Amino acid sequence: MGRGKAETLVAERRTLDGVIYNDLHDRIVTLEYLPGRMIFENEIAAEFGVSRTPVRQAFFRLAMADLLEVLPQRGARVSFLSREKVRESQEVREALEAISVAKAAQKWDASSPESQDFDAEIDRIIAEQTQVVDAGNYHAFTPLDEDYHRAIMRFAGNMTLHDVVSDIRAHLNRIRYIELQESPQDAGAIVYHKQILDAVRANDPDLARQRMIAHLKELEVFREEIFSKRDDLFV
Amino acid sequence: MGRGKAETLVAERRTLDGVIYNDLHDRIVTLEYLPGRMIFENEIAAEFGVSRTPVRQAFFRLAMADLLEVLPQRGARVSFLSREKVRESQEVREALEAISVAKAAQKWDASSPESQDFDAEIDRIIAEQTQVVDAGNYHAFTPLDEDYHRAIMRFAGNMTLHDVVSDIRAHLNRIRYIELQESPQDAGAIVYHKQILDAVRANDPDLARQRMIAHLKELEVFREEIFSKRDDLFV
DNA sequence: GCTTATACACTTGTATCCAAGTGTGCAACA
DNA sequence: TGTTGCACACTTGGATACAAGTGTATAAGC
Repeated sequence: MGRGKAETLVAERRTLDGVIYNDLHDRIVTLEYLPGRMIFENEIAAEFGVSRTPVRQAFFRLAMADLLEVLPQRGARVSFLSREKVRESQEVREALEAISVAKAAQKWDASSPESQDFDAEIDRIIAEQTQVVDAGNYHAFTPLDEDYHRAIMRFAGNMTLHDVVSDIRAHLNRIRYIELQESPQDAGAIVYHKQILDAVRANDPDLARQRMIAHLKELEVFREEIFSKRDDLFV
Repeated sequence: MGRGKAETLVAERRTLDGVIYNDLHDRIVTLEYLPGRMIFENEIAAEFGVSRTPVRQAFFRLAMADLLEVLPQRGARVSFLSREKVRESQEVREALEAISVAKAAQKWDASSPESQDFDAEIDRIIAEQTQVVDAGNYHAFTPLDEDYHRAIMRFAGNMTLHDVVSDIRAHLNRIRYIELQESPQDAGAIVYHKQILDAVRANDPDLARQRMIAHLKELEVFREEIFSKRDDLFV
């Protein structure tokens, strides 16, 4: 599950299939590989200068994440988006982000070192977000958004939850990247990020949950428009 | 994700790694393979009479599900249980089962064919559960419990949610199997199952959610006891 | 006896090889 | 012209071969 990001200190195990998986994952989510495109083990193996074996592993993982469809003896197809999958993913994400932020708000204690660490980290993340949005560097926002939500889950003390959301997000991020092509605008998210944080610091789980849900629902505003405008990308 | 169970009609694609994965998955969850046990690709390959290739795939999937730890050049270790992992899994499961049953309760409409189908299926499942518990066949209950929860999620219209819970459940089921060794008792679950269903049929999402959470929390009652009694199985 | 160097058996990571299934295009034929 | 049969190029599934890392037991040296 998840790409793991491998934030480990030393002795990071770097296997070829991991490298290839991360790379292909990005290509699919950022729409460099469009839905429906066929890719082949030989092709990718040649590109990376490796044998088919690690490529096979990577394909396998991508298939499990529903980003690739392996058609036996025919090749692998980058999976299409679907309204259903997007709706289901959104529902799952909302439920998990909601309990995550509620637990964070419940746990918050300005005098505890753990809260202070969280405080420093989340402020740093928001500062970076502000910076890239000001600079109009919209492509850099998505990873920072992930950092924000991960920081909350870590503070809430449930990384299993993060791993699950991380997998789910891939399908929502693909939509996100379509939107960015159409009309880039992320400034609004930062406002929500700050408001959510205020609720956490006020030890108000219900308000935090409420604002988190509102934040996530904001992402749905343009979706119907995307569905019809880019229906070539959907099943 | 998940084992997928492959309930497809015809042309079921049955690859070797899938067979091996399912088998090993069961062995680990049912504690036939105890936490800490080392297993090796060669060993399993010989047992199934296949090469290391499909076994590797299966190991890989198990590692992603956090059921196996692959130690480079040393072998693979069946992962230990941990209080943390169990707690986190429980939290995730509660959140997802809660929205699942709430959506089901919201959707319920006695006059719709879909509701009637669901009705028939869920009654059949509960009848089977009653039967195996009456017969004292405790080992057969867990899969039927999974059927119950899956049926609700299917009716709620979110199988992504089911796939996620399915992965998460493995870690909770391992604890469950320990409990079954200590003191088998599942009759209580059926009562909850019926009460939850009543709330769904009453179109009462909040009550359904509440009862589902109570049902799931019931599973936690003996857990501390298990932790201390079988601490050889935990990290 | 105790420490240290080292050979070796055993593991996984990767590459290569063989088997079997799929779709396409061309040729034979009605 | 339209249809059918079939060879072939290309794909993935699985088996085998090779490379490289790890832990242990043994032997050498003090």
